[in-house]
Amino acid sequence: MTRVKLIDVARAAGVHPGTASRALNSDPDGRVSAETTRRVVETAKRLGYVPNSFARGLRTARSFVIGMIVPDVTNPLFPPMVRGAEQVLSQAGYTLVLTDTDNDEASERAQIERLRSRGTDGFLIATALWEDPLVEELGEVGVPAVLINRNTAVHRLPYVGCDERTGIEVSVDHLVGLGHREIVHLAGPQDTSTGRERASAFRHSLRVHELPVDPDQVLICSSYTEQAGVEATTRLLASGRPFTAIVAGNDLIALGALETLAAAGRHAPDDVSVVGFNDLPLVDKLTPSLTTVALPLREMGALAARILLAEIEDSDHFGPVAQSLLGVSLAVRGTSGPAPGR
Amino acid sequence: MTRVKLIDVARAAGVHPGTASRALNSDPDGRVSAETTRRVVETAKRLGYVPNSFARGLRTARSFVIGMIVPDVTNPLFPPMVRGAEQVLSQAGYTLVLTDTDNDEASERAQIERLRSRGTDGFLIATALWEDPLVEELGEVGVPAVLINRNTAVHRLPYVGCDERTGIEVSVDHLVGLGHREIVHLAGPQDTSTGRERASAFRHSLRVHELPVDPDQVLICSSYTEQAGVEATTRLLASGRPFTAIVAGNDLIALGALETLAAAGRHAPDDVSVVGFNDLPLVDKLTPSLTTVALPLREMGALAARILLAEIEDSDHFGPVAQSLLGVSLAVRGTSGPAPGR
DNA sequence: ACGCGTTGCACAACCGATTGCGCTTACCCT
DNA sequence: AGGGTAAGCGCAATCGGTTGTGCAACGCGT
Repeated sequence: MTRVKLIDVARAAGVHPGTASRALNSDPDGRVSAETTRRVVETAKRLGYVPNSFARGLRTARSFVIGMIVPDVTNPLFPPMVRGAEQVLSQAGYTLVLTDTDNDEASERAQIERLRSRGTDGFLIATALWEDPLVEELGEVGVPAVLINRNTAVHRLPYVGCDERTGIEVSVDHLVGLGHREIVHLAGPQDTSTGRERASAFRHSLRVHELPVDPDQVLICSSYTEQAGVEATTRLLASGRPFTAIVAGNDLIALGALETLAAAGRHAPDDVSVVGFNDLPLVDKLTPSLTTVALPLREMGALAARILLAEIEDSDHFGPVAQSLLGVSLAVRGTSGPAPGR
Repeated sequence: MTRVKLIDVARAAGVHPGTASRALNSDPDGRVSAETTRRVVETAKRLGYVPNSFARGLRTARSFVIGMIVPDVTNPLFPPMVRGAEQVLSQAGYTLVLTDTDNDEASERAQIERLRSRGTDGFLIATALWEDPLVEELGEVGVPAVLINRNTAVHRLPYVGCDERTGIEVSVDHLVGLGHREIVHLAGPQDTSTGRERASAFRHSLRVHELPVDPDQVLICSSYTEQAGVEATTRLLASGRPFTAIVAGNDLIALGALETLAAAGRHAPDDVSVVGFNDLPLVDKLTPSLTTVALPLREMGALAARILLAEIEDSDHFGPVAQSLLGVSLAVRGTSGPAPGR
C-alpha cells in the first residue's frame, strides 16, 4: 500500500518525472504542451496521486504552514480570530498551526523555535507585549509575521487590531450622555498595547468632555482576568474616591467589578454603571446584561491572514508596514443607566 | 543568513555528517563514542544547529505532527480539550495542528486529506458521527487515531469521553430528589453518540425511579445550539405535555429552553427546573445560575493525546481498543429547585 | 535548401538528514 | 605473533519532488 508517487504518474503518462512535475504545477515558463499537461493531470487523478510535502518542502523551502500564537485558546476572545484566519488560509492552500503560550515567554520562544525548524512560512502573533524582544527578533530576521490584537511599541511588523480608542470614546460618550461625571477606568496591563491605548483614550475622552482627569481615576489591573478586576475594584472602594461609572479594560475585569460592587451593596445599573470591552459570549445573558464594546474578531483574523499571505507571496513587497484598525460598536445593555440623582 | 546544517556541524566537529547525525540522535546501536558525542553535541549547540524537518521527514516518514479535528473552535466546549492535548503533545515533542470542519463532511474530508499528505502522524477526532464512513476509513487504513468526546457505533478506534450516563443519572436523581416526577429531556442530535447516550440514560434513569416513560417525553433537537433549544421547547409547550423539570442535552439547549420558558411566563427555578450539560464558562454567572453537569474537558484532551502517542510509538501494540470514560460531577446551582406545589 | 529561433521535453543535480554496510583500528586471547 | 572480535566511524545510497540546462524536432523566413 505504498503511496503513489510522481515517478509512477510519469511512467503511466509516458513522460519524464520532471515534465510531470511541471505539468502538475502548471509551470509558467516550463513550456509543457497543453496536450501533455492534460494527460499528466488526468493520470495523476486516476492514480490518486498525492504529492509528498516533505520532498517538496525540502527542495522549495516552503511548507504552506502558518503558525498562530495566542496566549490561551480557552480565552473566548481568540477562537473567533483563529476561525477567521483559518478560513482564509485554508482556502489559499495553507494549514494553520495553533499554539498557546500560557502567557509564558520561555514557552513562547520554544514554540516559535519549533515552528521555525518545521519551515513555517509565517506567523500570526496575538501575544505581543508592548516591548517584546522576541517579536523584534522575528522582524529583524525577516520572517513574515503579522501582529494581531496587540501591537508593539516599534511598528516594525504589520498590525491588525480594532479601533480601541473609538471604542473607549463611545463608551465615555455614552456614560456622559447618561449624566455621569465621576467615571473611573480599570485599565488592563500596561505592558500590552491594548491596556495602554484604552487608558490613554480614556483620559483623552474625559478631556474632550472637559471633565477633570485625576491620576487616581485610572486603576491598573495586573491581568485581563476577573480576579484582577476584583482586586482593582477593592482598591477603588478602599480609596474612597467617588464614582458613578466604571469603564473596564475588558469584560472579565468588568465582571470582577460587578461582583465586588454588588458585595459592597452597589448594584448596576441603579447605583453604578459599568461598561466592558470585547462582548464575550453570554455576557448578553447576564442579569443585568453587560454593556460592552463589540469587536469584529473574525474579520480581524481574516484580515491578518490576508496581509500575511500578501507578505509571503511577494517578499520583495517592501511597502509601508500596514497598521489596520477595524471598526467597533458599542452594545448598550443593562449595566449602564442614568447617573444616580438625576 | 543561510541556516546552519548538519554538514556544518560535522565539519566543525571534525567528523562525518553521518556520525554527527548518530551522535545528535543518540543512536542506540550506532555506537558513537561518548567523547565524540559530547563534542558533536557541543558544537551543534554552539553553532545553533536546528535540524531541517523536511529532510528528516523525507527520510524517516515521520512528521511529529498530530492533527486535531473539531467541529468549531468557537464552541467553548473544545478549547479546553485542545489545551489538554496540546500540553501533552508538545511535551513529547509533537506539534498539534488544529482544524475545524464547520460540521461539514466535505470540508472534514478535505482537511484530513491535506493533513495526511503532510505526513501527519496521527489524529484526534472530535467530530465523529454515530455512523461515520470517514472515521471508519481511517481505522481501516491503519492511521493512528483516537476519538474524543464523540464515539461511533462500531468501536474500531480508541475513544476518550466522559461518563455521560452517570451525568444524566445524577441529574435525574437530583430532580427526583427535589420532588419532580414530570421530567422531560431535550435530546441532542441522534446521529452523535452523545445525543444517543444521554437520551438512553435519561430513559433508563426514569425507569430506575419507577417513573413512567412516554415517547413524547424525549424531544430531539436538530443541533447542539441555543436556537435548536428554542425550537424544541416551543414544540414541547405546544404539545401540552405537563412537566416540571427539563434535562437538556447541553448548556446551549438549556439556555434556549430557559429563554423560551421565560417568554411563556414560566421561570426557573420556581415554576420549572432546568439542568444543562457541559458547564460552559459564565453559565455560573447567569441569573439564575445554571445547574449543569461539569466535564473534565482538559483531562479528556490529555488522556486522548497520551493514548494516541502510545498508539504511535508501538504500532505493533494491537491491544484491545480502549474505551475510556472520565468521571463527571453535577454542579447544583440556581435553575433547579423543589417541584411546584411541594 | 539552409540557418535561425522556438517549442517541448529529457537529463541529472540538488535540497539535507538518515542509515545499511563495510573499513579501519585497537585490543584480547591463546 | 597471528587471528579474531568488536567498537567507532566514514562512505554513499536514499527519501521524492523541483529546476537549470541541454538537446532534438519543428516551423518559418529568405
